[in-house]
Amino acid sequence: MEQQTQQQIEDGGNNQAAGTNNRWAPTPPQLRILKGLYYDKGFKYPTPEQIQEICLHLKQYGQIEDKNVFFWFQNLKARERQKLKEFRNVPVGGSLDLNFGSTGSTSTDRSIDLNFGLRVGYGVDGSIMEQRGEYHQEIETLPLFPMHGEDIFGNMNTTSEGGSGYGGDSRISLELSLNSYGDADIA
Amino acid sequence: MEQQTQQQIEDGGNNQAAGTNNRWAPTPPQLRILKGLYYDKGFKYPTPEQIQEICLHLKQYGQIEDKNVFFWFQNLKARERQKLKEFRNVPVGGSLDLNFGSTGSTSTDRSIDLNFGLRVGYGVDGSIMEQRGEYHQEIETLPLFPMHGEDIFGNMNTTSEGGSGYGGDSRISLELSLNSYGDADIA
DNA sequence: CAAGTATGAATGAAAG
DNA sequence: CTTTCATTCATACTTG
Repeated sequence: MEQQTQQQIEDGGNNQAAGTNNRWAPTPPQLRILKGLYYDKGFKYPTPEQIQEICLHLKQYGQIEDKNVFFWFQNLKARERQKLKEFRNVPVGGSLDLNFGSTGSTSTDRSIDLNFGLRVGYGVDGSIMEQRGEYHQEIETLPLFPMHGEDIFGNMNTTSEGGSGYGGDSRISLELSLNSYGDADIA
Repeated sequence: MEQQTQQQIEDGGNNQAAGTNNRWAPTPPQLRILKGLYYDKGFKYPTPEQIQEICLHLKQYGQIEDKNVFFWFQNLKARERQKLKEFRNVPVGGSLDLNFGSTGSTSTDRSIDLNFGLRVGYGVDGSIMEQRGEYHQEIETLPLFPMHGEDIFGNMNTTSEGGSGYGGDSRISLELSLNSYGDADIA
């Protein structure tokens, strides 16, 4: 997890100057076309060849490389999926919903992509690799919040966190190690 | 560095009026809990499941969404690291070390893992999801872009685009008509 | 009111 | 594909 080795990528081709803007940003026309491909045409998995072609066309609207197109699609896919995962309980918008109990299942999600791991065929030799199913069981459910009771603290000072950072600052420590599995939580 | 107690005090229930204030701001209790998790418990990398759980509990103290929690952790981590990086100015004064004598790794092509050609095993069963037309047994300049063009107008210069600047995007506005999703952005 | 800063949000780029 | 890092934009709030 400690992969601190990122910083600024060592540009090897068209670097400009250390500190300048190296990061590609889609120009409005490029964005429009990319979105059109993704949403309108349903292009979620462009092949390398297609990436090249897309990139070629987009070059008319500004500098762009293959990897930019590649990342763009990859990021969009990843984030759409991430939303599906996180927005299991999207706010209903307007009404504050403190609905505890019942883990979602009320649908409540936009109509985004739905074809998940439908990708098969990795082995060119003919052997299809396993395709990621989705049989995830309760991963752990570690009691992040053993019980409801933050109210006892909830009335602390509000604006006095003087000093920057907390490196060394002794804050109140949450007593989160109470019962072992109790969690008479929601439900 | 100096956080001038700028957390908006007292929000309690719902500070989000439709249209006026869209940006989430943690309520004091929420902040306290988040900080407690981060600093006291060392929760720097909450999984999506944990994010959901945290969010669920924080909802008792005001509206909050999963992505708020996600961004909160993300930003805190990023900024702490950023602070540390800022500190690495070597005030040696005079002895500016421009050591380039690395072991021949000078080029360092940033060729990332462009695994473009690594997964071209599709077609073994012909179940690609590219739902454009029928199947294609030979990928070769397939008309991703139905010949028209954006190029006939915007065809200015494809290779030596001035770089990131690209000046204004005041190109033609007769692009593909395949967009119907709010590209409203940037502008 | 302008400038400065803290921070939520967005996204390109990588690493795993 | 999944998760994290890094940079940047947007905006709330503070201060001079």
